[in-house]
Amino acid sequence: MQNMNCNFKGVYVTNIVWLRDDLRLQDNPALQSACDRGETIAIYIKEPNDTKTEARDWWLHHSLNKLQTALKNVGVPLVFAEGNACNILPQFIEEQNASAIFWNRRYTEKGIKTDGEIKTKYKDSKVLCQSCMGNLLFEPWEIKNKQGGFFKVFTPMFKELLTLKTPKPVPFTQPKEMRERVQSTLTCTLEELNLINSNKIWHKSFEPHWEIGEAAAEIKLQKFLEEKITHYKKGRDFMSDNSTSTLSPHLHFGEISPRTIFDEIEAFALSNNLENHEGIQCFKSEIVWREFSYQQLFHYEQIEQKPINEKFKGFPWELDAEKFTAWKKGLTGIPIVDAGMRELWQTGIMHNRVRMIVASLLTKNLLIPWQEGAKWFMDTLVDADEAANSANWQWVAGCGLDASPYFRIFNPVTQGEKFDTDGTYVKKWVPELQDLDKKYIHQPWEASEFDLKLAGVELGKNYPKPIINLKASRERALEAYAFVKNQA
DNA sequence: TTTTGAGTTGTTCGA
DNA sequence: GTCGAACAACTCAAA
Repeated sequence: MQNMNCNFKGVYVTNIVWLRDDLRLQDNPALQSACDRGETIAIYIKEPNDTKTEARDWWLHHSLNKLQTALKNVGVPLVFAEGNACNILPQFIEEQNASAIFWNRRYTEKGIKTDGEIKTKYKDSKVLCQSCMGNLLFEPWEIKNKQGGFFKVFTPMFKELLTLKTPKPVPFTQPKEMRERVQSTLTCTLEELNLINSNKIWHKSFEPHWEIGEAAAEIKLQKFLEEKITHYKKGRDFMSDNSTSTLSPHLHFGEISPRTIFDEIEAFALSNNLENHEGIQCFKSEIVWREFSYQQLFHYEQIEQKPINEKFKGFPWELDAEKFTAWKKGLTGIPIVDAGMRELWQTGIMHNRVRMIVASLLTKNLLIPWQEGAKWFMDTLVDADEAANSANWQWVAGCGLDASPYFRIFNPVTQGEKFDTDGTYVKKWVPELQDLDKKYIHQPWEASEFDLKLAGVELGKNYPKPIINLKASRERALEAYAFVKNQA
């Protein structure tokens, strides 16, 4: 048995798993493939990235830390490196005398290119180089309409997906041969990756809001199923209802797999006789929206930059730097928007509905390019995801797939009154308005001098006057969107 | 090929 | 206060 993993020199031959967006043990086909062959080393490489993702990097640091411990306990050392994977991996494979390398596929243009180059290198080699399917329910090219293409509309795609059998998650089995440590000139410590900027105190405010890692993700899913899912459809729109799953960052880093989520939803539904419950269906559809975003990321070029609907080429955006800054800082003078932007800054996440409201304000009322908003979200969200972020910003701006019609412009006052009726959410994140009567909490500019004074609010002093007039800017947006209509 | 029905999340206006 | 229609026309999916 022992000799099985020894080569002719009597040197141990090991297997490598290259971890990326799959920081888990359970349902990890690449990790499992390596472990099934025997002794395994895991590596995480910090690759150069054009996009700033500081909040997400904070999460990544802690997630890798948790994963390193979990893997160590099953005899798989996790090592780190920084640089171009095309250079590092081949050297590492040679240095470690590895016989095989595995990874789970990713779908960004850059990621696909890098992985393809490495795969080509080992095409006719003795080193087995294999990519696996681990981060989606189905590959982006697997779900096809009757014409053989990919779906451009969500609902038929969702229906089609539901007719297919989702593969079962792969349970983790540890390798027969444990490995203690790795000697390498190519690796560094987790701290040396510098994922956390220690000069900044920003990320400190994230800490109380999150439990990071695979174990925490699993607990969160179970709690969500037991306590929230039956109320999900109705409650998820209400900002203070605490009805959403907040699994998104765990999903982004693959601390939990979508297949595990689907499997556990179905098991839960079955044992509680809830198969057709609206909450179950609605939550499933959200997981499938993630798939839909990944299909778009795979099938469209430069989805982070280029509008999918080509009629938006040359759209008359206006990048007003001052207004953009006010939006980022949560100082627009529109309470629900400021609440959302401050929740984002302080916790690294924003409630789903508020994301739509702030994005609608930025792209429609302010006519600031959606790419700018998307960049800010990438930098400040702990769940920042190339696929979901790009597809959803395009959707709000009106240039994405299945997008909202151009006249669908959220009114932040109406939205606030509907989904944050008593102003709890606004008051939590915009404490300046703590004592304002709930009649005016979503539009303080309508309050009388007396009411404002009573609440200690001085517009333009301790809380901004609105940076735009909602009614007028709505009209202007409708006019600007006529541009799209007139494109051939 | 042609036709038909449908499409995440909204707002406003007027009855 | 509630409800339906208008907002406009296009693209997608399937028959």
